[in-house]
Amino acid sequence: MTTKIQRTGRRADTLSKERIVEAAIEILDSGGQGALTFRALAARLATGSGAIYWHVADKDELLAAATNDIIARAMTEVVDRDRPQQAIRAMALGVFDAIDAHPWVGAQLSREPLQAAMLQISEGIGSHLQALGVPERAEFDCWSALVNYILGVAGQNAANARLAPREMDRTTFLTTVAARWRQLDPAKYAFVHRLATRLPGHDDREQFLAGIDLILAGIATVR
Amino acid sequence: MTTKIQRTGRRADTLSKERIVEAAIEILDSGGQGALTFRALAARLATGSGAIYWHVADKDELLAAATNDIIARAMTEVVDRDRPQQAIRAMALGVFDAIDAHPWVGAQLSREPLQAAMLQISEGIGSHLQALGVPERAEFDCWSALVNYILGVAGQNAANARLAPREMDRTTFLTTVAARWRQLDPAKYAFVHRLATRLPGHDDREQFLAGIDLILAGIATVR
DNA sequence: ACCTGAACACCGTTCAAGT
DNA sequence: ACCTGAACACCGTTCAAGT
Repeated sequence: MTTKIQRTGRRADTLSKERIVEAAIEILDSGGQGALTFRALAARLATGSGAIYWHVADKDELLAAATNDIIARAMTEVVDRDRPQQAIRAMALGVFDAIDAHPWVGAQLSREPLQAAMLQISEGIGSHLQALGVPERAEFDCWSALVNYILGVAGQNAANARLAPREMDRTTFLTTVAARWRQLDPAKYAFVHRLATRLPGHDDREQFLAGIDLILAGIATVR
Repeated sequence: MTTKIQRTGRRADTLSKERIVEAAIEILDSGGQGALTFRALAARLATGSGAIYWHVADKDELLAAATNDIIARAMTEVVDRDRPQQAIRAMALGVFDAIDAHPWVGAQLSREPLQAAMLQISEGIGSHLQALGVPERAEFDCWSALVNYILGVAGQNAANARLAPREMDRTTFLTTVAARWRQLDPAKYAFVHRLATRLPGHDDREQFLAGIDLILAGIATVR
């Protein structure tokens, strides 16, 4: 799966939660969810598997820490915009791109709710709702709609990444999926047949943004 | 959900995929994701663990089949409405309620995309978009926004169910979460602090519907 | 054709023992 | 205080052997 080249020097470095999380992210990025085991992690860090437990409670905490890391990085990189719609779009895109680069984050985000990563996203999105002129009474609903939409896309993207064969490029993959949809009974699945024609040509990122804009348009009506 | 009374006679019944899936659902409902093992399943069916593999390829297929079952049942129960908005709300609520009753389905839906369960939801939601007067060009985006929102909520609900201690009731749990949010730096997490005041009192189902309505309002603007 | 259940490979986690 | 690595309990999956 990954190249087995051992780290060169500094294996005498002290272990730390940061180093462990960093190594975990590398393993997740190159090998996916399944590749992250305490044995693989220990091997990469040139230590015993038990040593990791001195710094990290268990696998759940490790995955949460890795997820928080990626999201925190993504949110920091987002450039501030003047107009609140633009700011919300930018934050949403930041999350989208982070998950695109690290698909395993998508699966993780909808596993642990109310945690640091989710809070950062919530704050990033929510803080601009006031500026949009959303009345207090509707803030909660608008926030929830945006964040849940983002999480839904995140989860689907992660699942897609897990499903699509490595070698196959996107369009070929989507064409295959569309072909399978066309084999469904057209009487029962008329709409899915319509989707099938649009599927191969579509751009995930653009469609993601279109959804954000749709929700923003809805939010504009309660203003 | 289900009563834990052991099936009485007929354990001499032939094994079948239906019986296996049915037993799997019972285990998932009463014990959650973690409780479903091939050993537990074999014990409940009074057979060897290997026997299950004669009818089901692997655990993924089993989980997918169980998920499809629940969603198919939910979609069948939805009463048809005249007005397309009402129909979409009804379908969305059908999915929401099904996941509320079987939280593990929420986690599963965002794991396997483009499968039977997802297709049923897509068709159910999408088929009414035309009736709403959505132009063809926007159909894809509107469908995607609605379905991704539903999946996002599904995932969060599943995660919440996993997190909330059994004994604790909802309000107490949400109050605890809100209290934790209030400990965050108010300068960095001003919006989250605002959320905290609303969290304990809110109704998941109502909020879910509010999100659907928000997206429908957005969809109305592209009509 | 279908079922049984031991065996295999692998995992997260623990812990006595080391430094 | 921190690390080592064998050991434990448990899992999905396989498969020779049965009916």
